[in-house]
Amino acid sequence: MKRTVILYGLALAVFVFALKLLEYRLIIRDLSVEFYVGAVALIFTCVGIWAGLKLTRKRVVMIGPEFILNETELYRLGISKREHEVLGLMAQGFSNQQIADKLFVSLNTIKTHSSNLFLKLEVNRRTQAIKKAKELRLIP
Amino acid sequence: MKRTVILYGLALAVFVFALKLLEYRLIIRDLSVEFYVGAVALIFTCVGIWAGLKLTRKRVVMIGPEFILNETELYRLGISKREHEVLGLMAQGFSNQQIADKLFVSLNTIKTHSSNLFLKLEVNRRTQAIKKAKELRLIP
DNA sequence: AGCTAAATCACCCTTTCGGGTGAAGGATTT
DNA sequence: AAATCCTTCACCCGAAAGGGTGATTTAGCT
Repeated sequence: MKRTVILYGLALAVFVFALKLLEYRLIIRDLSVEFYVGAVALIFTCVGIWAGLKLTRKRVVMIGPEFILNETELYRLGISKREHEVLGLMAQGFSNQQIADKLFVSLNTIKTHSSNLFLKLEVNRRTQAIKKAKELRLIP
Repeated sequence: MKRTVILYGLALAVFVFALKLLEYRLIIRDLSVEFYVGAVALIFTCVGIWAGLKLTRKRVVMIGPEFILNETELYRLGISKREHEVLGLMAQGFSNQQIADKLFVSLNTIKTHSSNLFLKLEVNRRTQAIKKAKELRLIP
């Protein structure tokens, strides 16, 4: 941002200086004011377009595959770390047994976690849990 | 696009005219060339920023919650209309029984559809099917 | 030290899913 | 007419998921 402003100022200064040079060196050619103004307008329109895009390009990049965890909702629903972890693995299509293996705990433990999750998310199927969790931005 | 160019040209013309007026009316005040140039540069930088944003704003809006069905992939995998329909309802968290009720067919029919879907999507759990279908943009 | 929440596991039982096979009717294509 | 695909349905069986209850251990907080 600051860089852009500084660059802009510099460009303007350089251009004015160049104009002055032109004015003194090519004084014979009586270039009209219209010409100067037109040239400056054209060039700085380009500068403006460039600057505008430069300043907004980041926004375009920002939109897209960006995920910000909704910790507020996570806290509001009282979902614990472990439950959140299980939820994430669920959403990746793993079975309870696979999740148990991944987390080095028993199948029953995962069943307990998932049951509690369903209670807290107010659903009764894992597909619904995944859908709701995504809507609430609890998982990517 | 054309409008933008025309507007730009008009703005330039108007500005040059305004300058001329200034030049003749306020001839007493010896406004320096630097001032003119600076003013023109500033104003047309703004015009440039405006034009640049105008021309690219649509792109930014386009990105976002837009879903374009990937019919190519749908065809490549040989997924039928009915199967696609079932897939969509699955992703919304419905059980096979609920889907059967919604489509006025028997549970067995839905089971057949889902089995065929899993074969075509090369998965063996509905959660995986949903995940893959979303990745392939078969469903929103 | 005592309380509480989280995490762990177990057992029970029911429902839902998934896999396999077979088959009938309809539409489309060859 | 035959072949092919889609849709529909049925039955069987085993695996996975869901629901309920209870219990133990650990960690953090007061």
